[in-house]
Amino acid sequence: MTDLFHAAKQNRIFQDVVDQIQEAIISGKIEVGEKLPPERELKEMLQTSRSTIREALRVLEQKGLIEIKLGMGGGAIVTTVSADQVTESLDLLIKSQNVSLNHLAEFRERVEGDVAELAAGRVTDEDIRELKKLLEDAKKYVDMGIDYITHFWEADKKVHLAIADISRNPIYISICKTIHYNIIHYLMKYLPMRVNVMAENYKDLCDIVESVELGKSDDARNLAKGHVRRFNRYMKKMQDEETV
Amino acid sequence: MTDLFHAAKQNRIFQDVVDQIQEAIISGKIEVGEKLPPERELKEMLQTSRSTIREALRVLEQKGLIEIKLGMGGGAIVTTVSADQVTESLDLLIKSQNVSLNHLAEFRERVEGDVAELAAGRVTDEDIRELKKLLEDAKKYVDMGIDYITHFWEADKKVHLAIADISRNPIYISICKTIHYNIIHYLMKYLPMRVNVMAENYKDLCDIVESVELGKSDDARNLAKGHVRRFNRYMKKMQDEETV
DNA sequence: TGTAATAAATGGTCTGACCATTCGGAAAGA
DNA sequence: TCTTTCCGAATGGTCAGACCATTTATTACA
Repeated sequence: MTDLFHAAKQNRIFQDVVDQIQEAIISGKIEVGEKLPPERELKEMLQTSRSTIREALRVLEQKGLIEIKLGMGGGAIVTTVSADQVTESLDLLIKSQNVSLNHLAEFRERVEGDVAELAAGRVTDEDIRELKKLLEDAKKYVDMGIDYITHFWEADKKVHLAIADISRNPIYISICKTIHYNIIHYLMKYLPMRVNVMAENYKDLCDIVESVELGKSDDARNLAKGHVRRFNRYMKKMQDEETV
Repeated sequence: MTDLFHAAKQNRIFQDVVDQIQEAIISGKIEVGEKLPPERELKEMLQTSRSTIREALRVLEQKGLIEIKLGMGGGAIVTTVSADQVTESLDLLIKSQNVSLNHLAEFRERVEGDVAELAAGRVTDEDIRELKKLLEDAKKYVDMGIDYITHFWEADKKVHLAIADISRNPIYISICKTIHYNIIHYLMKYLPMRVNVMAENYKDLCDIVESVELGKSDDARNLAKGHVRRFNRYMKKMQDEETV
C-alpha cells in the first residue's frame, strides 16, 4: 500500500504479508510497543508457511517498523519509526553514488548553517548546559595535544549533533547524523594534523554556541557556515596537493 | 560494516550474508548490472542454507541494492542505488507522524533556496531552454483552469526538480525528489483550489527561473525561499482551520 | 523458415525438523 | 520462609529437501 515505488512483483506472498502487517501498523490497528503474534501463529493466521512469514518480517525489520527479540517472551515488537532508516538509506546513497567531497561539503555548509539558525531560535537553558559540557570535553582534548585529535573530532561531532537536536526538526537531525557519519572519513584523511587546527576549530565551536545561546540566528548561521567552509577549504587544498 | 545504526544482533547469519554482499557491492567488487550467483550457489559459497540466503536477499532488496527477477536467466541484479529508499523511509517516518508538515515545510524552504542559489551559478543555455519548456507546460495548465490543478502541480514539481538537477549536486537532487514526493500529498489536501493560486505560483516560478538565468544567486535563493514560505503559510492556515 | 512443444534454470513456497536464547516457575537448599 | 539454582517451555534462527511457477533457450515439427 505504501509501496508506490516497486513495480509490484505480483504473486509474491511475503509481499502481501508485508503489506498487511504494515497497514495494520501505520493505521494504528497495532500499537507501538505491542507484539506481533509469533511466527508459528502468523503462519496459521495467514495460511502460509513460516519461511514466507520470516521473509516478510525481514522486510518489515529493515523498514524499521518492527524489532525482533530472541527467546521466550521475544518476538516482533512494533517500534516507533525513527529517522535511522532515512539516515541509513541516505548513507547508502552517498556511498554508492560516489558523492564527492565537494558535493558533501557544499551540502554540509548550508545544512550546518540552517541548523545553527534554527537552534538559535529554539534553544533552552538545559540545552546550553549540555552544550557547555560538550565544549569542555572538546577543550580537554585540545589541551591534551595533537595525539588526541581523534578524540577531539568525536567531541566536535557531538557538539554539532547536539546543535542539530536543538533544531527540533527530525529531518535536519537525521541528515546531520548522516553527514557526520560520512564526513569523518574525509576529516581523518585530509585535515592537517596541527594543534592550531584543533584550537581554531574549538574557538569556532565556542563562537557558534555563544550565538545560539544569545539567540542570534543570523550570526549562528553565518558562523556555522563559515566554520564549515574554512575546513572544506583546508580539505580541498590537501586533496588537491595529493592528486598533483 | 555500514550498519552503525542497529545494535548488531549478533549470531544472525543472514545479517552476515547481508554485510558481505553489501560490502562487495559498495566497494565495487560487484558492478551495477551484474548478477549475483543464484541462491543455490550462494548457499554453497557461504556454507549456509537457502532460507538464510533468501532472508539476506530480502534485506538487500529492501535496501535497494539489488533487484530480483524471476525465471531462467533471472536472479539478483545489482542496481544503482536511487533516492527511492530515502524517499520510502522518509515517507514512513512522516506517515508514522514523527515528522509534521511544519518540519517538512521548514526544511523545504531552505533546501529550495539552496538549490536555486546553486543552480544560478551553474546553469547552461541548454538548461534554460529546458526550463522554459517546462514553464510553458505549466502555463498551459494555468490557462486551462482549476480543473487542471493536478496537472499543474505535476508541472510545478518538474520545474523544481529541473532546478535541482542544475545544482549538479546529487545530494540535493535526491533530497528534492524526496521532498516533492512527500509534499504533494499535503499540497492536494491543504492548498486552496483557486485559480489565482495557480497563477501566483506560476509567476513565482517564472521569477525564479529568470534569476537563475541571469545568474543572480541571491535573488534566486530569496525568491525560491519566499515562494515556498508563502505556500507553507497557505497550507498551515488550511491545516489550522481544519483542526479547529 | 517459422512456430510450437519441451527442457532447463532460477526464484517462490512449503514442510518438518532441530538448535539457541530467554524467561518464568519449580525445585532445592539455606 | 527466602534465596538460589536449575529445568523446561516459548520463541526466533537455521537447516535440508522437496515441489511449484516463471522465464528463457533449445529442439522438433510443419
